[in-house]
Amino acid sequence: MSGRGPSIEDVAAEAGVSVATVSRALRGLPNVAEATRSRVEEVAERLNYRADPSAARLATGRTQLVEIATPTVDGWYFSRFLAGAIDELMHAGYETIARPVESPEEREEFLADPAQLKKRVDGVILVDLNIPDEVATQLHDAGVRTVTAGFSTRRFPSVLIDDVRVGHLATSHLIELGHTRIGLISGEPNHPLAFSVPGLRLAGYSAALGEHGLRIDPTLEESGKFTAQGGRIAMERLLTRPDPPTAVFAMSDEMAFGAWRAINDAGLQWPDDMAVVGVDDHELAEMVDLTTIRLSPRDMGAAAARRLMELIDGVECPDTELESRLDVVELVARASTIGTG
Amino acid sequence: MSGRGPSIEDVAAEAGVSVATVSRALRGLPNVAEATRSRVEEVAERLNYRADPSAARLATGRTQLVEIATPTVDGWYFSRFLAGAIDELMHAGYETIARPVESPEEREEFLADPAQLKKRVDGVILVDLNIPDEVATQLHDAGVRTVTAGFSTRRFPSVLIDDVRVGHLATSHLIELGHTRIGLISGEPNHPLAFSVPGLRLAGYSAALGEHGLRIDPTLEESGKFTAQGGRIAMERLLTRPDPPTAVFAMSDEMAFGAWRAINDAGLQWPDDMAVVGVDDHELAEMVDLTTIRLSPRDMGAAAARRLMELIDGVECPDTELESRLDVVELVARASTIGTG
DNA sequence: CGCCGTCATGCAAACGGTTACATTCGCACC
DNA sequence: GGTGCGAATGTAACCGTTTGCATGACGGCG
Repeated sequence: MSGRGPSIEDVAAEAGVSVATVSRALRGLPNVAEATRSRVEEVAERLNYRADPSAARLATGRTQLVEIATPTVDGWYFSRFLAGAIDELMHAGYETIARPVESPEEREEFLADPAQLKKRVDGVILVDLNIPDEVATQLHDAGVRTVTAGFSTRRFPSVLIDDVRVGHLATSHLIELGHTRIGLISGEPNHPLAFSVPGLRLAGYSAALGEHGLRIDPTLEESGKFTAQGGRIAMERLLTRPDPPTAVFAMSDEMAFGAWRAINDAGLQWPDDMAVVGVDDHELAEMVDLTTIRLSPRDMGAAAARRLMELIDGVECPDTELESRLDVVELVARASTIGTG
Repeated sequence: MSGRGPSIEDVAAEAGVSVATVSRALRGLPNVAEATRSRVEEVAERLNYRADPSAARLATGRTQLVEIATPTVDGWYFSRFLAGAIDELMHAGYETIARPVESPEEREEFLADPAQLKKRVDGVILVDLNIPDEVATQLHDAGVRTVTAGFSTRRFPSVLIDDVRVGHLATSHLIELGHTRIGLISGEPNHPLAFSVPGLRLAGYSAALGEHGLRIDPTLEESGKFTAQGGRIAMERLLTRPDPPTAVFAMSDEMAFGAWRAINDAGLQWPDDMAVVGVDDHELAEMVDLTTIRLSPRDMGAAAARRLMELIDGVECPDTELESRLDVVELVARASTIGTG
């Protein structure tokens, strides 16, 4: 009922062979007579034998475990990233440990012990956790197989999207529609994890404005904390200015939803009174006709997982570039900018 | 760099004691001289020694690993459930394996091998996976510590919310506002996982109608598949009836958002033309002023995690009831039913 | 002063696999 | 008919802990 179940020795005895042969037969290794293999398999089946993963781990040093650290587990983006990665890992025989890292303190705690980490799992995916170069070096020296996503270090392969392009696409779209005063609803400027996404998107925004000879007004940037409520407040602030913008680039759809609410509350509507473009292509973006930059967090997660498995399998292509930039960024135009015409 | 690092023997040698003493000292067991303990600790620290979890698992039979199986990892509800459970487990020294189980086939695959499961992890939380009683028995007999959430079996403790009450609360609210023809946007009737939530909420809905002497019209039920798009289509169907309802109970906020869109598209608005109440209290419910039944998936996850840890620790209270029903269900009234007055 | 209980420590046997190396056997080849 | 080779199998060391039991020291008490 809660005993340990049959061991490999029981199977060996029952099948009349040695444990070594059982091990080889069951794992499909070569140099096992077909007759022996099938006999062993039959016995194992009959006894309902399963190799104990802990024992196998100890013997091989491989855990078949991967840990994924994300700022949260229940954010729109992160949960999809996780789903994509888990799917890929699962089909390759790995199990995935989900590890939320919500503050810098937790990050330190999590990364403080690379030696331990190395023993716990075969590899790690760090998502949007901007770690100092020195910590990356420690991890690397401890031999922790690592892939980063959403940021990059000098030491590990990373999976990125072109966040500068995200900002550029969104802003150019608005400029092409004739807007010249374009507001910005960005992330927490001094977010605890200080992740790089807002900075990069801001750079794209600035570049687009610059290319078209438009002046950059830093006071048109408001933080929306990447939440709907934050976006709402940010938009309220922008709307009550004496000189409000005619369009806004919100760095996430959720903030754009908040912005939508603020616009409505002011008795206005998009796109005529205020055009808005978001980022993500959240399922609900379509419901409010929000123009957005579609990302594919699932694909990112899957890509990161694949890269990590390469690393684990020891694919040491020196010519493989460290940074792989996914080309999944795409503008989805809807009525929040282009009207219903 | 990628070697195995110092073992307990190295520490023992360096500290001039036996491995047994090192093990005891480092784990804070009694009967270790204080002087010895601190010396061992100092040496371990200096050598940067960490006990290998795989070896510890093999020796103790405990993995400090818990697996949580949910229909998806990136749904609004499930990701929050996960977050709550992980948080609780993490602080108790467990790691959490996230395991999506998206189809009945995957469910079979996942549960086909209780013996294996038992060896892999210390316990399992099954969320909304309605499993046949016979499978539950197999799991139980294999000694897999299990807690179920969102459904219950005869064999394992379960964490539930009162879904009948959810339906009842939502429906009574509408009835009290004077509605007598109340539509229903429910889940997939023959969802692959056939989970029990829709049925229970339907029961609450029916009960409320019955109590007020209102007739139940089965044709007023449309499936919304628990997605926004599905909710939209469902509401479109209801609106194009010759005799549309004046109010609708949507079994999730996401479906309600879709319903909102359909109402808008028809040139109508809530609550006057159509009152709607959803379920979840999604972050965006507030943005569209949706009345809803607030659930607390995080709390559910945390509760399930705690219950599982009790089970693992062998708390065999025979008087503890198997089903613990969380009292977290609460109506949040907003303008989608009560107007802005 | 001897006896005994308590505390600190060590010894060695698990735990359940994997795998390098040795062994056996049959067979083809010269 | 030796000789050599490769395939199939066995032997046993090893992976790094935990833990039951034995041992030894020490102090109090009769």
